[in-house]
Amino acid sequence: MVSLAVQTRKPERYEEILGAAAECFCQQGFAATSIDAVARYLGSTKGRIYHYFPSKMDLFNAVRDRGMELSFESIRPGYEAEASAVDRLALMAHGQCYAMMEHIAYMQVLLDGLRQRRYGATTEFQRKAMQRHLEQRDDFEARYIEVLKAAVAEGALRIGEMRLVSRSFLAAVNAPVFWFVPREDDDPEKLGRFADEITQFAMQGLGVDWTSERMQAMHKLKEGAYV
Amino acid sequence: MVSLAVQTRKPERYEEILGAAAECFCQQGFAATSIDAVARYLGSTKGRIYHYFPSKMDLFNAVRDRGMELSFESIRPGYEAEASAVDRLALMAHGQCYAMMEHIAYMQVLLDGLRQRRYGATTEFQRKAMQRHLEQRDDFEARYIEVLKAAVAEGALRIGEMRLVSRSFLAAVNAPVFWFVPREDDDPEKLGRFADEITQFAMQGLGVDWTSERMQAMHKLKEGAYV
DNA sequence: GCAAACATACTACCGGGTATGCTGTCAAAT
DNA sequence: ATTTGACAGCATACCCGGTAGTATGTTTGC
Repeated sequence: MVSLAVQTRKPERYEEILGAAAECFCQQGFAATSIDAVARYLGSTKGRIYHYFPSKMDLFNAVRDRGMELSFESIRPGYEAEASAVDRLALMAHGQCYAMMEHIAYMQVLLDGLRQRRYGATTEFQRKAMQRHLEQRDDFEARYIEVLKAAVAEGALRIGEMRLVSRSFLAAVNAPVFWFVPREDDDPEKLGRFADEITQFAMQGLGVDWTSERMQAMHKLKEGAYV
Repeated sequence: MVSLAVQTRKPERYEEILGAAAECFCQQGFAATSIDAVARYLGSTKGRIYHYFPSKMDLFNAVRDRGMELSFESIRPGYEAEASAVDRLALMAHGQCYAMMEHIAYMQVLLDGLRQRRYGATTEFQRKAMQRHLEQRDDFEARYIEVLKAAVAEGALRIGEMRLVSRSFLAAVNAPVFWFVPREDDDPEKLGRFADEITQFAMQGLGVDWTSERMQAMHKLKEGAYV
């Protein structure tokens, strides 16, 4: 955990470090990324980073937590929408898939964070942070499972083992984290089409006949949700 | 690349090291795993490992290559089966999904290997090894795309952007690498049921109406392919 | 003038790699 | 059959570069 005092004193400087760390961590992973490398990326030196973050692990945790926040934000419109469970699910998938590409660096760090589960003890404080993060992951998956169950209750789809299906679903939605590379000509429309295609695959995977009409209805719902 | 002479002189000792390395690398990743840690896992010291592998990177490459071999093996029955493209595809997915759980350690290492793409230069020889590996990955995906196109040609399914669909498909099939943890009571039937469920999700994602009859037909085909 | 916001200099340690030492085995020489 | 030496198969000891973390300047804004 980072001292909130330091974090809010100069928010933009803090954010700059966080972004640079995300960029570095996502390329080489936590272990292979040195604090000096992050500092070089910033055109600075270690001193600056250690002024905001007490340790490398804390820096990583901050990046990871930010990634989690972005993830939750991405599914919120769908999760909170007042619509059928199937439409909510699709909107969640679409939002998360889009965020996967928009915030690719943070999402790749989030992926790397999975490994640290067995990273041994470190401090008691660190262990708490890890446990908190694991709970967040569970909460995240629980939201999908909640809406999935609602969809089943609505008779919109039939599912075998819930855990297996939800994880297959999430894997498909998360997939861009592996292959997406940002380009100059990335525009929201293009990313949107990517997300559309993947959402369709995921929804069909559930056994839903995801027609283009339903896709359009989902997009309408999305516009409405943001108002 | 590892000298074949050393590898074949004492195959079982070589394999033991390879397995231990897979086990260690898959938990902490390449960078965070020390050669000493692998040696400790073996109840030995560095000397033994460096007697078989010239460097840490070579050890990792050997594990990764083995993982690739296992992957190719896992989809071969489906890829080479004489059946409809859709059935072949399902059999490929099922085989790979099963291998994902059976050889979880090697597969997690394979996942970690993705990151090393931008790992900088190292030696010219290492760069060759990396390029060879990337070509293998492309070949692997190409096999799926080939059968996918055949399925489209057969009129069995309709697909939007091929790359997006193939990667969503693969992501769903690969998903167990993230959540599967081996247990004492793991039996082939259990893993088979997991693979069944995931295969169904993936096939449905393609828009195929994957009935239990087709699933059974696929299993029949699998038995036949092994004879 | 004083503290925040850094940069610089330094320490301690870990881990990859190497050089060297030790032991059992096996095959050829006697 | 015994000797011997040569090499595989490791273990031990050591070197050294890189890195996390710290301690101490230095500058800039208020």
